[in-house]
Amino acid sequence: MAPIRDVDESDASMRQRLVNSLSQSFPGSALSKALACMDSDDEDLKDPLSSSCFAEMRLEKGELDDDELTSLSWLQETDLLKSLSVEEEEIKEEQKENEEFSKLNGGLLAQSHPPHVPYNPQKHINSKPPYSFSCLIFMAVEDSPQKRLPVKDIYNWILSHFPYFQNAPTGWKNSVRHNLSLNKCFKKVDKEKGQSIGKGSLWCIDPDYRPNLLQALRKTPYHPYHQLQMMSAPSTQNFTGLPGFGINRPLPLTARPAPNTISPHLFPFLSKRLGLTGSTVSGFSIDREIQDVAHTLVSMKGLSSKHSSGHSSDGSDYSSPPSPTDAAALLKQQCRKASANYLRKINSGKPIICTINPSEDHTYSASTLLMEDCPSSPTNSSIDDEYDFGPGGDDSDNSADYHSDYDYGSDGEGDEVDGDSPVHVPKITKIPARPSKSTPTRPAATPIKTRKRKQQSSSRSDDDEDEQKKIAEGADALMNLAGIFVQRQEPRQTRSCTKRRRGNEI
DNA sequence: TGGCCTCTAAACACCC
DNA sequence: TGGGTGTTTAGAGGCC
Ligand SMILES: [Mg+2]
Repeated sequence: MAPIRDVDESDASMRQRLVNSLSQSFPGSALSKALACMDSDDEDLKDPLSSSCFAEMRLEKGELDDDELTSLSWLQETDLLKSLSVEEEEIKEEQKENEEFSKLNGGLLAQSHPPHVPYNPQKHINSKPPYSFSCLIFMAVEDSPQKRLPVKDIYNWILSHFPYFQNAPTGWKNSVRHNLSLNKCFKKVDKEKGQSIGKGSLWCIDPDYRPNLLQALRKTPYHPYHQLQMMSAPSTQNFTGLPGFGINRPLPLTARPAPNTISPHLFPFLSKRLGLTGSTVSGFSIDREIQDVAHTLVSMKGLSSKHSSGHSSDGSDYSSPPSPTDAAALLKQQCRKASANYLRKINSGKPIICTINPSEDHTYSASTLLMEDCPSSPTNSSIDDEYDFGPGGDDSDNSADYHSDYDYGSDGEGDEVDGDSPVHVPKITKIPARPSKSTPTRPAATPIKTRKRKQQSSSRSDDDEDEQKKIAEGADALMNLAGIFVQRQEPRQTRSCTKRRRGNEI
């Protein structure tokens, strides 16, 4: 696996450079302030949960809702209107490039989006989105208030956000269903727990695979050097669809959001929920992953935070955790530790090994690898619900730009998962859910099962030690999730070491 | 070259 | 009964 970043520049100095450049370009901006907080000695400020750029942005933005996001006044405030003429020219240019690209490909309609043009689904309606169906489904589900959708609403979400599909042959729906069914990342909500919605079931994201999907989404490229861009490399590309960013104001190099980040303008609800907005620069995405790791650690201890899947859709607990408040407090504490651990690591000058192997990031074998190499590896990541969007789940209703026809009637507030499987039981004890009546357990799942059984039977007498170890390992696992691999761990297996059969599509 | 990943198509069963 | 949904199989094409 090739390293994303050769640390010829320490993360600390890179961060400092970013702070400086941000301060110059956006004096007093939330982004620069949030980043500056990372360097603060104040432990509270270092707390990634309270000082994340998203939290800051949210505070500064004053809970801006979608209407405000799309209002003219907002546009004026952000000087966006001043750049309309520039943007129009860019659009024309992009359309021209699109047409040329289309001609080069024989003039067919269903062309993949040209890799050199930043993708805007509303503009490039003749270009096939650069997202895989898994990503599209993931975005659709994540963009729903209840994080669960019937297939019809997934269709609708895709249609409304990617007009390309309005004129596409209907086969794509088959692909969506195929993906839902075959992809382990997506699972049906049990009918007895999810409300009956007539035909079909609700679909949700398997929390075990959510990080994988996030990885997949982050790494969905639409231009060849997005990885470099993600790692603070210079870029001439503007970030598509993000008002106020990159269109009329040249962002400092290190502050350019990765092109595949989720635009808060196009996907306001989703961008907040996923926390991907401009977050792939330097430590931001890592903070996100720290949260995921910490959340996973809490889960592994049998805790359940309020906004994670500790409740079934009917609101009943199926784990026996401390109160949500306790869980949240512990979560915060562990995040601090994980964060401090991470900062220690990056400041220690030790090389950071990264992976860009997509297979190891978001495929079935990735889970295998994670399980093998890092028993406490993070598999669940819903902490963003708790901290990025507030415990009130106030984003659930006012920011979704797509609303389902259904009222799925769950308890809402980020009950991100159905609970049709014991998702909040620590992963090592989790027994894979169902599969469906007609779906035999795939052979590829057997090794994981075996490992789980082995781990389940291991002694738990040294709980405290184990927990400390888990926290440390969790921070390391964070690096894995963020695509960074800490040296302390055993070398990973290569992809060739894991045999997969077809059908593990992501 | 082979394996993997993704997409597409199609057949079929089930359910409302 | 028809249509929507879910599952499964098969194959093509691209990438590594
Ligand atoms: Mg599935």
